[in-house]
Amino acid sequence: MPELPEVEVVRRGLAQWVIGREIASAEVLHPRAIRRHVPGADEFTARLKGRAVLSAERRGKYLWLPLSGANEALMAHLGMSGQLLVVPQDAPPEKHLRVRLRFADGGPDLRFVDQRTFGHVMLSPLVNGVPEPIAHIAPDPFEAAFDEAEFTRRLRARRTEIKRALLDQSLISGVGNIYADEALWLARLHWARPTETLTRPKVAELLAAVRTVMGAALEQGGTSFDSLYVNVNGESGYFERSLEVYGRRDLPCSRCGTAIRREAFMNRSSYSCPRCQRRPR
DNA sequence: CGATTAACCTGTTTGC
DNA sequence: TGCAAACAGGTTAATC
Repeated sequence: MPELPEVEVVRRGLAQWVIGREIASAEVLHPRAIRRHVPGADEFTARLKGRAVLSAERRGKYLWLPLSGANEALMAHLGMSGQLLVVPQDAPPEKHLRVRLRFADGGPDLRFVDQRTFGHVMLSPLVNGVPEPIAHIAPDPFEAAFDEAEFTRRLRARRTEIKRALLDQSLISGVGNIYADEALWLARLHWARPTETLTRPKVAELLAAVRTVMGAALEQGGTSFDSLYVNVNGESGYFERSLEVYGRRDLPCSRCGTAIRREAFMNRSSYSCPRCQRRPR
């Protein structure tokens, strides 16, 4: 479940259901799910056994569970189709079950299910409270560590299009294709607008739009078009009905009535209003 | 150095 | 109806 609001929904579910519990065993059912855990599956499972989950953390689209016994965490990225599900021990294995954690209390499992296998889990040391592999990721706009002045300076120094910059996790994390389009619509910016032409106030407006859109999505449990995007209990969020442009090709813009357009962008799609979001010349 | 593209997967939808 | 192409919310490694 990709972008920040959906990942935060999962984090909250993990906080509710797995904090304080001791891992009895781990099972890797597909090696690709732990491809970034260099020591391999056997070492992964051996190192998890007997550890307790201390908390549930997130930065951008990354999640991690700090563990007892050493300064390290079980980190996860959901990729395009990953799910972390809390399900009864005796529930049948999901079709795309990749990693399974059982707990010493006999309560529900934590299962990593991932159809497309772009997601992954791994164990990694914590450096200043953040998993070492994601040290290069910028803070997300809901973190206290997010530095707005620094973000503005770096964004305006870029020589690229604004949407590319929004999707660059080393500049600002947590924003993906849906919320980039939604925030650009709210700020009345075309995705191809050169970053160096944005004034400081316009950047501030865009950042406020990012926070508004993702905050509203979070309140509704995230965006779900199908059963791939669910919380730890398998339930979908309701933000799809609040989307203004994403997936709304040929439907009227709620501000001006003009038909929303879809354009190819970076091997994917960009949705925008031709009237509210004028293409830069 | 920064910017851009190709590649990694499976399943579903679209168009001929 | 069948089949192939296009498409799906992400990141990384490689190339320019």
